[in-house]
Amino acid sequence: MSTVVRLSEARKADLRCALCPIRDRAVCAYSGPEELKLLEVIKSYRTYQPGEEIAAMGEETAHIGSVVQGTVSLSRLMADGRRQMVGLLFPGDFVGRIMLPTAPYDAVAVDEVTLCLFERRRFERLLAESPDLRRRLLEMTLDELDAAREWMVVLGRKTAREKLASFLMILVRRAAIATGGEARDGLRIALPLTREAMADYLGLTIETVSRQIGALRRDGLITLEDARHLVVHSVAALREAAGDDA
Amino acid sequence: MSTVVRLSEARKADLRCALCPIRDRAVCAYSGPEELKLLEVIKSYRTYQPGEEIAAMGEETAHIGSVVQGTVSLSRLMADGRRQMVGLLFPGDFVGRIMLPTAPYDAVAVDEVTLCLFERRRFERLLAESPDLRRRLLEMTLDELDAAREWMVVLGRKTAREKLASFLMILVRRAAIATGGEARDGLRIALPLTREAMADYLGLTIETVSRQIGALRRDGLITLEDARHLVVHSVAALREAAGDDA
DNA sequence: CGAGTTTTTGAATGGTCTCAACTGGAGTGG
DNA sequence: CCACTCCAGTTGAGACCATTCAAAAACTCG
Repeated sequence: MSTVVRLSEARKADLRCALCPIRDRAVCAYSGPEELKLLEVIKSYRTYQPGEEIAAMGEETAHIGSVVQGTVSLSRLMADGRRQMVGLLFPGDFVGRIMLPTAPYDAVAVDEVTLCLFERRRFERLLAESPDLRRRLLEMTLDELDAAREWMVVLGRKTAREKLASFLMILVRRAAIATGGEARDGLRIALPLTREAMADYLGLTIETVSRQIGALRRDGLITLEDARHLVVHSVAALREAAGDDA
Repeated sequence: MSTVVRLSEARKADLRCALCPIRDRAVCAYSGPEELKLLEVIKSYRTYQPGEEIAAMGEETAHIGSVVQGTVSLSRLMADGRRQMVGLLFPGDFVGRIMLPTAPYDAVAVDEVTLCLFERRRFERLLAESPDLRRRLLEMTLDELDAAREWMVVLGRKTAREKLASFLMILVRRAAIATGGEARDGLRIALPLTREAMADYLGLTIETVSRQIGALRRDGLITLEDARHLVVHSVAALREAAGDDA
């Protein structure tokens, strides 16, 4: 989050908060028109290329903000090179740690990412005065905590096959929400992550990820169009394979 | 959290908020004297025996509150009996999910636990009016999120030996804070968890937990007084064994 | 087309789990 | 006081699942 590229006024007008695609889910979801105006003044957009670093663990971050488009990974790197992903942020999710000057993990753009950024200082000042922002931020943080704990079950107790199925189920749920409804069989899914990123997310090696995708394919649960696109034939069977029955 | 045992007025007086042992770290840490009075009126204490259920996943919780004394485990149970602990709460930590009617995981008293409880409705009403409570709660939730993510690295990427050492390091840090300073070699530590609970926390089996404790003992890092008490000979060596170097 | 990267596949190793038996301490009752 | 049970923890042997190392295949991009 070093330099912030400011868009032209024309482009900026296109991105009025009222027209924002994540208006209803981002930190600003509960903000009224007056607050939106304040946010509109201090916000700026920046686009990151796939693999580009958004924030590095331990370093100061001058900006925080929302994912408008794309996927952001949060991960931690061990001294010997082992990496564990600890979060995957989608449009609407909040990037950056409030109340701490430095980033607690590495944030990297998985695909092309657009962020709606606020200068940390200014945002925290606004936060101090806005119950709506605070309420939404608390809500989002609690949801993220639940998601993190849900994932701890996957990492600690599930088999490689269950891990893969669990990951695919996350994508299925997201795709279902995006297409506005129920998760239907025959759904086509784009994998935003490389095999390596999936391995880092699931606590596996790339080889095991590859093998388990192959196994799910051989068992008829999915079909691969190419390495990054697949079709889910039975959502029920995939959920079953994921090991949870809720 | 079904029925709440109200203490006698005499006992209650002993537990005035101003004298509370977790006054400086709990949700009420930033609350001024007026707010403390409000909290004092609606709070109640309850003690749980080791192994006693505090809240069950999926069920409504009428009360939420702070751990005053003891250790609380948060865990999730899979359909086939596999269990993963997703949090370990110590004095000062907050128990219960705000903004949701039902508990997202099982909460169990590990040892004898005393909670300072508030009726959920009343507390949330107070929360809506108190910036101090909200600020502290957000801060605590963010810290818990960081801790959960830290633990994801342990679950996803560490070996059994590293997992054990990581767990012991958590206890060492806590003990160091309690005795008010640096983590010194020769520190004596009480294990609040059974082998089974440790296994559920670490994503291992009890046998592996037992074997790894044995290995750390054989390697001279620790000495066992009995199954639940040990002495750490070299904190540096233990940290090394945990696989992190910060 | 050719170089580099990502993904898949194969074979062997090894760490953790499973199943089973044993140990030791706490509590109980004759 | 001793025999007994019960439970938590330990120890052992073998199986299995995921990893490691190695190589081939598929894809991307100049």
